[in-house]
Formats: sequence, structure tokens, C-alpha cells
Amino acid sequence: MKQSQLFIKTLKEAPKDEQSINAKLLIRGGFVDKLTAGVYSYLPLGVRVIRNVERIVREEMNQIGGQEVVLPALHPEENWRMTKRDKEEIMFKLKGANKKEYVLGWTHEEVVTPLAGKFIKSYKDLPVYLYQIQTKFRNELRAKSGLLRGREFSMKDLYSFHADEKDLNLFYEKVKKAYFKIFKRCGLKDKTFLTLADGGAFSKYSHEFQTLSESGEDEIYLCDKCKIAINKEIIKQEKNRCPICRKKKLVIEKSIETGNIFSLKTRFSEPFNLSFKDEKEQEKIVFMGCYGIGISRLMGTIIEAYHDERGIIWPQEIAPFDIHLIPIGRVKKEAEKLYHDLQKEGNQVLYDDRDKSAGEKLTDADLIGIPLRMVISEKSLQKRCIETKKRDEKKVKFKKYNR
RNA sequence: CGGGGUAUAGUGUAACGGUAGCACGAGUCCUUUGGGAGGAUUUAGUCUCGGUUCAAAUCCGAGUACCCCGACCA
Repeated sequence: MKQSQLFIKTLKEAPKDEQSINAKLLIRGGFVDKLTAGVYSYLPLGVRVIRNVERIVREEMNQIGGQEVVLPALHPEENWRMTKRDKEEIMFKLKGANKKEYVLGWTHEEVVTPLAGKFIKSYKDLPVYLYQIQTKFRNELRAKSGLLRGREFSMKDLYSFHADEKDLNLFYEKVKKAYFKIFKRCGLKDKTFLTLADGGAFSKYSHEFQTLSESGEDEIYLCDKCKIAINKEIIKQEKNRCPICRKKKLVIEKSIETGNIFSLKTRFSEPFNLSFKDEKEQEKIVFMGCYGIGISRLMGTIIEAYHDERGIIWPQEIAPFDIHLIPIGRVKKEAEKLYHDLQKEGNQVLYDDRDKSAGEKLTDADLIGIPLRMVISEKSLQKRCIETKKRDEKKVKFKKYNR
């Protein structure tokens, strides 16, 4: 894409009311725009990033047999009365025509469970795994930290349906592995730890995926040896010991909850009477699990993890483009050709064809954070070279280039 | 929801109670191109409502918004 055509312009300074790193850099770089606290517009560069995160998540969900659906964001309140979750403070409620009460979706058990009931009739229909990537609305008392805690945000939620608890547990382990693949591809593998957390009403534990970050609002107790952590909220229950090796040498770290998985068992299948007939025509209750990853929170987390004083440093698979091509001086013809050649080779290229000073282009390149920068200039062309520099390295390399 | 802070142009920042200014940005034209270039020209602002005053960006009151801390967080 030609940068002169790009809708956005970068900002030299971040708006003074932004404190968090991800919000500052995303706004300065023109990835997002804030409409109101916790609510953001995604601009062309930001959409490219979010689509990349979604692509990774989709691929890994499909890999374990997930089928993608899109559930409504607007729910009738009745469904929430069924599970007695119609009084939660976190819900946005609204009134429609004829005073009908609606809820904006903040999670989707109340929608997916009755939906599943329309098709799950026999043991032959199980197991089944449904996921979606959808906007969630949560009436947070305090939105904060840019994309890390919003009132409207994008989330992937997966719901699994099983004939028994054993099958649920098997799939639960499969999802754990899939999640680690996702974090690996997002560049966060070394910073993300499976964490024991409160299981709420239905089980002793749930599992969270916590990504280490100074800007995180959670605290985890990490066992360096076993690579597993315990959320602060339940550390006393666990008597300050690692759940695996039982050692007490735990490190306290701040972290961001980037994913969580829950064994729901029959918490939702019961109120919605989600059942099936087994081999002997016995009516049995369905067991469920749910598994979430905050797509937009993940995007914010990646920036918190990968940036320097100049800007964002996108991991390869997340970056809005592969190559940032920057012409300096009178090299328009050569730059245009290189731009087309690079694209022909299958690269996503952002070509800075703007009439701007060299300094400005280079500064913008650092801010936007595309992994590979290629500079084409009179100087380098004389040496029959173009100059390449990786965003995460200091070293400038020269690559042979015959025009 | 409790506490604290802030509010002037798209962004950043000035202005004793007395003419709202500067820089960057943006638009047009020309010159420029290795770390936010130069010239010419144009553009745009005191959060809202009320009060005090001859006079309010400035003082007072209420509201609103945003940020931070805490609480909350399937």
C-alpha cells in the first residue's frame, strides 16, 4: 500500500490524557482512535493487526475441530433470567420497542446453550465445538489501560459440548495446547503462563493464561521450575506452594489475563435443559466448557511486550505489513519498481511515497513498527544495494540490488 | 462505586481579572530529502450551564468528560 493513500496520519505526541503504553503508541501510530473511555475505532493499520490476531486464533481453533459461528450481540433478557444472571452489574441493558428488555452480549453461554439444544439430540451429535470472534460489551466501572480493559472489545469465545465429564476434560487439555500455540505465534510464549485461578461456582479451579507485563492488573505467583502460576486471589488456598512440585519458591509477577478456560460442567446445560439420548436411549445432560481469548486485549498486550522508546515492534505474524519501503532522495522510479517487485514476491509492503523529509519517514517507520525496513536511496543505489534493517535490531545490512 | 488529578485549535503548550498567543499538524504554491527541512500563504480553540464583575480562559458554584489509585472483574 502507498502510504500517501493511507487514511491516517501519525502524531508527534500522544494525547496527554493517555498514560498506558499501548494506548499512546496505537493512537500516535494511527492504529486506533478513542471514541470514549474504553471504546475504540480501529483504523486501517489497526484493522490489519487485529485481522492477523484473528487469523492465528481461527487457524488454531479450526485445528482442534472448532466450527465458527457468529452469535448475536443483542440478546433478549429472558435468556439471562433463565440462568439468574440478569442482575449482573457488568451488563449493558436497554429497552427496545414495546418496552422489551435487551442485554448487550458480555459473554454468550445464554445464547449458545439454547442454540446447541436445537441440534444436539443424540450422543452421535457429540462432541461439538462452537466458537466465534465477536464484540463484547461490558459495563466496566473503570475502563483503563487502552485496549487492556475496554467496555467494547473483541473476544474469541469457544464453547464445547460433551457427553460426559471425561470427554470434557480431554478437550480442555487440547484447548490448553492450542492456546499456547496461539501465544507462541503472537510472540508471547515465553511470557505467558498457565495460571490456576478461582473456578467460581462450578469447579475448584479455572485456568487463566497470564502474560507477564508491568502494566498488568493481576498478580501471579510463578514457579520458575514448573512454569505454572497461581493467581493471587487463590494463593492462600494453595498455601503458597507450587501446585506441581509443592515448593514454596514462587516469584510474584504482574501480568495480564490474556485467556481463560472454564470447565462449566452442567451450569448452563441444566437451566436450558440441554440433554441428549445415549446409546441406550437414556436422556443425559450435556457437559460444557468455555474458553476465551481477548483479541483486542492480546493486541494491546503485544505492544506492552514489544516496544521501545521510538515505537512499536510488531512480531512477524502480527505486523500490519511485512516490509516498510522507504525511498530517500530522487529515486522514485527505482522505488516504484522495487515496490511492485516486492509485492510480486508475495510481500505485504507499505511504501512511503510521501513527500516528506527522510527523518520524518524513518521516525514514522519506527513508530509503526513493521518488522523489516528497506531504504532505497541514491547513495545505496550507487553501490547497487538497498539497505535493510530489522525493527528489533540495530544493525543495518546492505543487500545487492540490480535495477 | 469511593478517592485524587486534569480540561485552551487536530496534537502539545502559553496568557496578572483587561486584544486568546506560540509550536507542530492540516490546506495551497515553490524549494528540499539519511533521523520530525526552508520560504510564502491559509486554516482552526477557552468542556457545558449558572453566578460575581464595567470586564472572566482566569474568581465562585453545579454539571460533564477524560486519566490515575482503589474496589469490582465468568
